[in-house]
Amino acid sequence: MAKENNGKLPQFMEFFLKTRKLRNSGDSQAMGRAPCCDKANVKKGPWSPEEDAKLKAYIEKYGTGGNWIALPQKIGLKRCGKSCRLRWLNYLRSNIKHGGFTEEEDNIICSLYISIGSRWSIIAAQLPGRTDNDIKNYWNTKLKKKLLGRRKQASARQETRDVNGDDGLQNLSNSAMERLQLHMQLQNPFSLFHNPSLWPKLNPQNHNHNQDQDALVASDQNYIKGDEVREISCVKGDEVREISCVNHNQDQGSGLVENNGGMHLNGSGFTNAELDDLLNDGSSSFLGEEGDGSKGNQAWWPNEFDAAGSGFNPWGSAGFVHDQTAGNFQDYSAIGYNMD
DNA sequence: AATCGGTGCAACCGCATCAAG
DNA sequence: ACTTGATGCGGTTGCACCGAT
Repeated sequence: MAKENNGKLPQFMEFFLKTRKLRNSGDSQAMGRAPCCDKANVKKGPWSPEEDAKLKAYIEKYGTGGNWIALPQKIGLKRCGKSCRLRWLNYLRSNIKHGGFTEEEDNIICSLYISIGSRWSIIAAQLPGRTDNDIKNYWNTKLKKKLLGRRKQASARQETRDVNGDDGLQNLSNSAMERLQLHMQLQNPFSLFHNPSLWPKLNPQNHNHNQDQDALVASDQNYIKGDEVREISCVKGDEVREISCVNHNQDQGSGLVENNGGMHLNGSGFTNAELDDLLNDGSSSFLGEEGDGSKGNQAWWPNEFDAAGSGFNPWGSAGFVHDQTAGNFQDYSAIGYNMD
């Protein structure tokens, strides 16, 4: 896809000049990482049907050979290896579904986004036939807007808070802000978050992905960041999938201490009514009447945010979310969420 | 009919991580 | 232990399309 460079040199020229300069300097360190391909000689932009056919036929016959970089040369495609990989994974693979997300899939995406954030590949692993790119696009273009309410009002709210000197929240990334808002919505005492019986439940009829033999299902994915270990366990061969976020706090003195305070989403969907409420601004205890973060005169973000002062990062070490039932704060970072 | 703005989505980019030597 | 290249991932871009004006 030809990108405009906003007055800068064309990308291939930048690449040429950069590499020539560095080569001439003989400074391999300054050279940094070599590009995966010669960008001047690779085609970019939309794939033609011929290119698709070549790539698909080759991979179906020989596989990737474990080397995407070398693949385009073998096939005779003037494409970057990464581009080939992306095309295959997001489009050419068999059993890929595009569009037409079901309510159940909406539920899963929402549940997981709220609990683990923008780990699209992990979320995609819960949705057979869906790609991370598809889910990401779907979230960014549709689901997010549904859940977070009207953008204009939100930006108006942001402006108001900017005027009020709410610097702390300004430091948040968009993703963190979105999750903060979602968390706040779910922290509402009327929300399902405080009613375990309403937590995402498994409907065996809807969740038996065994039927899809080629389903891409993650199994026991663990990922570690800092001192946290999070586990996403998906049991294939069983109708129940468990997605658990468990923190194994590292005790500096005595090794690992397990903290089972993590949120378990046994299953992955809201009920239709709940989803309706969340996605369609229904009755809605989740959003204020004006969709502006307030419920009547009461802001749904806690006043304590303001009290926390500037530089307050609700997802960091001070990652608190007000726990309305306990009347105190819940440290989400301490129960295994990476709130970066 | 032309223009404009919003939306959806394919594809690219850069960084982080992994793995082999 | 370190270096280097490949892979994976999330964020972002830009084009095509469509409806409103």
